[in-house]
Amino acid sequence: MHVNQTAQYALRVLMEMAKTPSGTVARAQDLSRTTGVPAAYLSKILRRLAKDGILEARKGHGGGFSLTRRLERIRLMDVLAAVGGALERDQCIFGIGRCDARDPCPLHHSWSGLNDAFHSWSRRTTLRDLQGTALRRRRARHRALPRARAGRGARPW
Amino acid sequence: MHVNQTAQYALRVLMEMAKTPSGTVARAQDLSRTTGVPAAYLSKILRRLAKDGILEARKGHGGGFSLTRRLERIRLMDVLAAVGGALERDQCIFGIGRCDARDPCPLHHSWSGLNDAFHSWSRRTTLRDLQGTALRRRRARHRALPRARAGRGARPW
DNA sequence: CTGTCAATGGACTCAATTGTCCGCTATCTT
DNA sequence: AAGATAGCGGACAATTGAGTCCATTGACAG
Repeated sequence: MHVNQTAQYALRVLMEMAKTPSGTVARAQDLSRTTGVPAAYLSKILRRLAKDGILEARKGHGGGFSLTRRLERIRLMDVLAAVGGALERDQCIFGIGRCDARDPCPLHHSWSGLNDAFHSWSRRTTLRDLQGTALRRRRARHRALPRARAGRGARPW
Repeated sequence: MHVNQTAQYALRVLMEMAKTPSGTVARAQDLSRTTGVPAAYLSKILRRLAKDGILEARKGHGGGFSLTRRLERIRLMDVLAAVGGALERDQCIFGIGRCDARDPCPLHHSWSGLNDAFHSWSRRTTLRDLQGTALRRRRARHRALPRARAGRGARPW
């Protein structure tokens, strides 16, 4: 079970952009340095995100990419859809074409449970939720605490 | 979120073999027809399953493949491991190397929850469980709509 | 207007996965 | 023993995702 590399890159970059104030313009080259995503490839990913309206692109001097909306309005699902990552919903794990609740393959029910969990999670979780977890975690580590619960916010399902 | 093609093929074929009495020997060529998996490639997959002790292979006239143990003793996890499919556990969804419970990426907790769910599911579920679902479903459909199915019972993959 | 900067998009390379081909070997039948 | 059958395994082809390269386009500064 895995999510493709491109989607991982996209999420990493967006979380990087989320660190700066809303509307901040960042160059692809800089984002490449801070995230470690190969520059030329990152450029492509950013364009796809721009095409889907998640980012705004500005050419020329002083140009770059910026988020078009607030973090709580960008769902993981939107990101995955933009980069074509991991959202083939009706695809059953057997790879059978006609497989739904009425004509299920043997794995259908077991698998679709997991699949539904993933989808509703990606639909419910926004970049803001992720930012929240990251911040809480960082602070917790600073206080040198034992483990704290991940908290309400971004629950897997 | 997806599982690779080879693993899908392996599961389809094993479920096909599960339809016949224990110990029945099936030829790769026939399994290819009934499952729709390309013959030459299926042959490779079957060999990998044999190498991992899930199938027994017999050469020559009257030869073929048969299941080595009862369905309830073959876990999905075993199958996935045999074909190298989808079991990279510690990989975080951001693709970041240093990412564990102590230094988690923003998605770590959400994702590892899903990942754990997948693993325990694949460890818990056996071919027998899948067969159970398939049978229940088939009987239910028969009772509901007693119309004959096309292609003498074979599922049109 | 011109030079510079940064995104754009197409063509290309690279690697892994998927899939094919074919000679070889083991086994069964006659 | 001979022939047919079916798995074995290595070499190879095709496809796809990942990643690079470069000429072009649009925007800003002087």
